[in-house]
Amino acid sequence: MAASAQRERIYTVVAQIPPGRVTTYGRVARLADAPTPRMVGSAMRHLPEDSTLPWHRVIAASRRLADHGGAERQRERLLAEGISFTAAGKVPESRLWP
DNA sequence: ATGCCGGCTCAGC
DNA sequence: GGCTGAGCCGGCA
Repeated sequence: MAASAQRERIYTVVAQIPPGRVTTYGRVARLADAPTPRMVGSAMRHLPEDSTLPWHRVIAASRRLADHGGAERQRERLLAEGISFTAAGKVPESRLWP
């Protein structure tokens, strides 16, 4: 399979995440049949600014926001969707999208 | 074509 | 629960 096709599949999966829900890089990787979770992060990093993809709904397996430049932005977007954070900055497990 | 850098994860302390 | 090291594979310079 072509590598670019994998990114498309990743994008497709991410697009399926319903508002108010989040999922992890690992989950996306599994669903998109990506070789490794890193590819998901890589795919996200290459997203254009004007992308409508809900990248903010993808978090780390620890249920915290991944460490990247837009983490602040991501946190706000999630809050806007009604996602609550624990004192430790983690997302409740019940918010995870299967 | 080669090398270095990632929006990670898991196992082990 | 938190830190560290290693593995992993695709982009991009």
